[in-house]
Amino acid sequence: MDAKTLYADVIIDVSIDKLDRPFSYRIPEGLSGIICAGSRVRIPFGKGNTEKKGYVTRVRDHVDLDPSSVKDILGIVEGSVSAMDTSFEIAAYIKDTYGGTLSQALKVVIPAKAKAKPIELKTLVRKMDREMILSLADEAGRKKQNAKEKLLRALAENDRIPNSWITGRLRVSSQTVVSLVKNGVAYLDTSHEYRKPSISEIQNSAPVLLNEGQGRIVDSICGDLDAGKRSQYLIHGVTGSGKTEVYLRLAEKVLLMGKQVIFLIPEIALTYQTLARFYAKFGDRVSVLNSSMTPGERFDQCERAKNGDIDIIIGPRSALFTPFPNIGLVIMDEEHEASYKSESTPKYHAREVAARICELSGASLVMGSATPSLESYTAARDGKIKLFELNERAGGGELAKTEVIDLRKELSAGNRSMFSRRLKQLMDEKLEKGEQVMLFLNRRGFSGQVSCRECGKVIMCPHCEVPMSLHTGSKLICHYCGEVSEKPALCPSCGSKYLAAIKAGTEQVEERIRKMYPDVKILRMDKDTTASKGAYDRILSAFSNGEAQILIGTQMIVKGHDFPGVTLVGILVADLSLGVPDYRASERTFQLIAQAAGRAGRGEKPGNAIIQTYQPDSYAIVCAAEQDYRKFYEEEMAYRESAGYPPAVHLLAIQLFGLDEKKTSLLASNLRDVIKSYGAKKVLGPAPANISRVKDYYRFVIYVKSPDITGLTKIRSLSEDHLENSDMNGIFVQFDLDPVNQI
DNA sequence: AGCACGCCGACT
DNA sequence: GTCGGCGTGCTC
Repeated sequence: MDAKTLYADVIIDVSIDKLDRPFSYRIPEGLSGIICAGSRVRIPFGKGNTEKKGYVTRVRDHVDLDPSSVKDILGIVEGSVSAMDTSFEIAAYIKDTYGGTLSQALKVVIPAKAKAKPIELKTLVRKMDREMILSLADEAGRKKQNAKEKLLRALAENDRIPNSWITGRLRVSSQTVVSLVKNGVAYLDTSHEYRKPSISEIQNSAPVLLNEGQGRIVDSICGDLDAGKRSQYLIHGVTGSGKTEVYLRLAEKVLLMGKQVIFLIPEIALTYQTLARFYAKFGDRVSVLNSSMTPGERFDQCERAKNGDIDIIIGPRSALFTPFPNIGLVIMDEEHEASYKSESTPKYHAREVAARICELSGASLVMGSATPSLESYTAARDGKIKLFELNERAGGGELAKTEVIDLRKELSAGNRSMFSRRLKQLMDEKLEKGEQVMLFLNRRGFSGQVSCRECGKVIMCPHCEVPMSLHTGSKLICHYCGEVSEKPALCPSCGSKYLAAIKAGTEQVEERIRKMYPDVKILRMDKDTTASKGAYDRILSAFSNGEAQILIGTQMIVKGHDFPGVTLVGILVADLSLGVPDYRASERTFQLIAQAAGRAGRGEKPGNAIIQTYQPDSYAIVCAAEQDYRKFYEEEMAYRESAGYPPAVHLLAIQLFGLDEKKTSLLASNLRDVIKSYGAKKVLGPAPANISRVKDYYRFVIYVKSPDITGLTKIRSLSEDHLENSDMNGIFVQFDLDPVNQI
């Protein structure tokens, strides 16, 4: 046999971002056939050929560079299954399912150290006395060794200097530190000092008694755990039914078994209330991951998890990859939330990856939601996961009394304002009684776009195919690329002076409310008012403390916050989110209305919810008003089945974007033909994306449908290979399996 | 990360 | 000149 030399692409050490790319090595004859993608290998690296460990990302029969500069793989790393190996398996799963390269997948799975060098965790400790150090500093000063002098003087004043100070404030490089250590002036203390996220106000709450429904769930899952059964569970519990208490009990149980717990929450709903309860119960065995943390801080949390310093991690999607030695339970709260799906390649869904991680590590998965995703509820219906229902509020409070108001009737009755007579009447009542009101405007897609009353022209962003939004009277802002311009005085198309914002955004709502109730304190919460760091929490806690009586906001205000003082929730135009061209429009509308309505009457006083809509007969609105999830599920699932959308089928979205519209479109058509030649039956497009241009890039989409997921992953990987061998001309391609937002 | 290379000031 | 510190850039 003619044994052609094989080469392997090896990723050295993904936690150093400078080396985060594959290096090619020759596979020695004795190892060919044994080494494959995923093998852990020993390789010589760098000038000194120091031995490093790495992962083979792929094997191929040629290299792109001079073969004489390619070194040989030393051998395979022998050893037991380490935490790193399951990480690799997860990475491989993510790559196979969602596409992208293996190093992209590894980047998701393994916490990168980013810029932080390991010495950053170290402290430089003085070994000599102050005088000695000072004289050395003088000497360094005479030699114009500025860096050394600076460091020595600092060391004379402090006997311990954290490395972050040295590289940060003193601006002295690690080289200087090394030479001081070599000369015996100081030594590096490697005892790790972790940056702990601040835990403020640990409140100790009295032990809560479980009601019958909660007790049943806890007993059932604990029974499975005791029996050594690992499984998947979905808790469908109405808002306020006490899911958090169930999570706490389960976490406690798993901790007692000596295993660790990952608690996932949607990015936006990092509710202080939930955190406080975990801290109160588990103290410093808990750690939190959040989006405002630096990569270094995140890395520290991972180290703490690896070393067994913590047992519970609470965080968004990325917390799933916390390297615990023995995961026993993954909890996914608000399982239906879109933020569980990654928006950048690889576009993985935390729910599916969590299931895989649990499978590999023998852990159980508990998901909870008041409005489960169709995916999970279908899996429960098919018996793949166990379903629990919690139909009563834990505190005994009652669900809000819900009324649907037909806005068309308001209009024909001569009411042209954005508040129906009934809503106005209830607002008067509640404000009179000193109770709180929440007004919710689902303004997705409409944020005060400006149009001409004469010719109908809408002012668009010059770089994106989206309308500009009017802010604070005269500024136009594009919410996709941030383009800012002044609102023109005359219509750029016909010269008319009747240019005005057409749709009511939260700002307009606030304006009207101020006119209606000049003495009432109002808070507004949307993308603009929460732009600064911490504004989100500030507004919510201000409202929670009763500093305002009315809270106006977008989606943000309906996610999981308890406001006991709120007795009225008004949804201004419930069908606004029904109009978007997305197969999930109904699902999202149902979820938003159901969650918004669930905000009213969380305290002792009964609540009201008013749903204003132009489409009072739409099943999403009717079912949400009745808080009837089951009915909604049946209707929506029937639609997905007849129209061929997930979860009835699987959907692969392929997005192509490029600066040249023609070339991009051409490549898209070409790709479509190639995909058809692979045997794909249902291929749609290419069509311009919903938003056909963003930041000057034209976007085209191809959809491929298939009942089984493997058919699609095969098509995706064949397409990736095809594209790798074709001239891309500056066109980018992204794959999205079962997209959460239709592109 | 670690190691070489090359620039720059100081000293025999 | 040469030595040694220290920033920069490359490593298959």
